[in-house]
Amino acid sequence: MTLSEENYLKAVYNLQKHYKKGVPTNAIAEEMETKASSVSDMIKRLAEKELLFYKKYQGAKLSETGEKHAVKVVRKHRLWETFLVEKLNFSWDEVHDIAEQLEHIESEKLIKELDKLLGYPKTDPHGDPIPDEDGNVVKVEKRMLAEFKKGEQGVCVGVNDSSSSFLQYLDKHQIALGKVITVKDKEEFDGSMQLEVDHREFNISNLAANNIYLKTVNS
Amino acid sequence: MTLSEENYLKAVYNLQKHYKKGVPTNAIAEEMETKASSVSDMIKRLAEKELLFYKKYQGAKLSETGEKHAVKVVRKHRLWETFLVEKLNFSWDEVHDIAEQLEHIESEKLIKELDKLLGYPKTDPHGDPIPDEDGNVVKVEKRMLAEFKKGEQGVCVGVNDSSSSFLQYLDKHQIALGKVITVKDKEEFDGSMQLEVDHREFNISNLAANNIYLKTVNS
DNA sequence: TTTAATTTTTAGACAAATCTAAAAATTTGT
DNA sequence: ACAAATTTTTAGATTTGTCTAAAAATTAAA
Repeated sequence: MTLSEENYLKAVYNLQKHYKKGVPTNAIAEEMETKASSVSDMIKRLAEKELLFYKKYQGAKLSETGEKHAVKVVRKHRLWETFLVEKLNFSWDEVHDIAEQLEHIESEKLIKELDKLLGYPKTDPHGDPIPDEDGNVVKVEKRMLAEFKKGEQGVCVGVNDSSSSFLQYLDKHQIALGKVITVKDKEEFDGSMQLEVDHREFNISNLAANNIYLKTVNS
Repeated sequence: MTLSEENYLKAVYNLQKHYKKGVPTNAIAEEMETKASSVSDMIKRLAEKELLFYKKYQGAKLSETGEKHAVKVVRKHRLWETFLVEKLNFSWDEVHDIAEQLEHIESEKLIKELDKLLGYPKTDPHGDPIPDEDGNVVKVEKRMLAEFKKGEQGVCVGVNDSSSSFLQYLDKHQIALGKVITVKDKEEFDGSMQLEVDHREFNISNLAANNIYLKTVNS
């Protein structure tokens, strides 16, 4: 399996969540920042190797083998991202490009030991689930912070309001993409919440909580 | 800089210790497990990029730029090897192939942080020196264990006698390539030595000490 | 439904890295 | 020193992955 093939598999894997039938050539081309003609060539080759199914003009769909391989790459990517943040003092937004390189390193033992070193994490710093050794991927849900119950925890993955006043508000409370947020308490009558971020506690309004999205692992 | 170019630079770097003039095409071919014709092509290309000097039939010699780059790769290789042994429970003889892959990952910060995580090690698990950030490489010396003084420490890098009886003797004392050996005491009259290996102490004869080679960093 | 717009594929070219086989240069041995 | 052996280079072919430009198929629109 070449580096390039692996990248195509990963691209199809990431895209086929959004395309129920087959993933269009152009979608892959955009994801990979390449030309449709190159994609056409490559998926034809991957189809010959039976890593995906492909009929002309019908897009691509991973085979079982292909999906298995793609999941392995995703597992490696997310473990490396976690390593970079947890052990090497990277912030969540610096790790993607490096993990993109590291995900292609071949060694079963390396990944097993890395997993162990990190304490078998369930999600990466962006809140995405880390597939286990057998390729099982836990589903993650993206929900509004306002819908969280007391005690629940999630990773910030987006905001609804991008006004600078709101972003400054987030900044003040050190809420940012990738931050782990825990709901310590929730007020019934106005929906305001007591949160914990980075070992600090503070209160936010229901309006604010309606503009923040968190990812959680379904347990 | 492509992966392949980087590998050639490293090969020339490793070989030019043994060739005072230029490194012969065949030597590079052997080191890289490739054909002389491929080497010929590649060093011509590297010479065009001014990473090395090359005159037909005269072999290759790294330029300053080329050497700088090669040293960086070596630094990465040795830091990764150390990481694998120190943090991921690899043994000294399992790490080379993986480090061979990891050494090509591009990220200044990654290497800086890795170095920090490992506590700025001076040598890798094989006793080879890790170049510092500016490319300075400490010299290492290979000496007979028998020449060591009390208190000195080194890494086992070879033996003189390959008879199975001697190898079994080494095995019994858990002396192996890559093992760190400390001289706890040395007997004047017969040259026998009290050693420490893996937190265990034991005594060996002068004859044995004359058949074991260790690497040390010159301080 | 027939034309227009879009998407996808094909054809042909190119660069990187490699190989085999043959030619050229160098080194060695007598 | 000159033939033989060795080393190195060249020439030509191959594979992988990419591109541009043009053709073909599909989808959308009037």
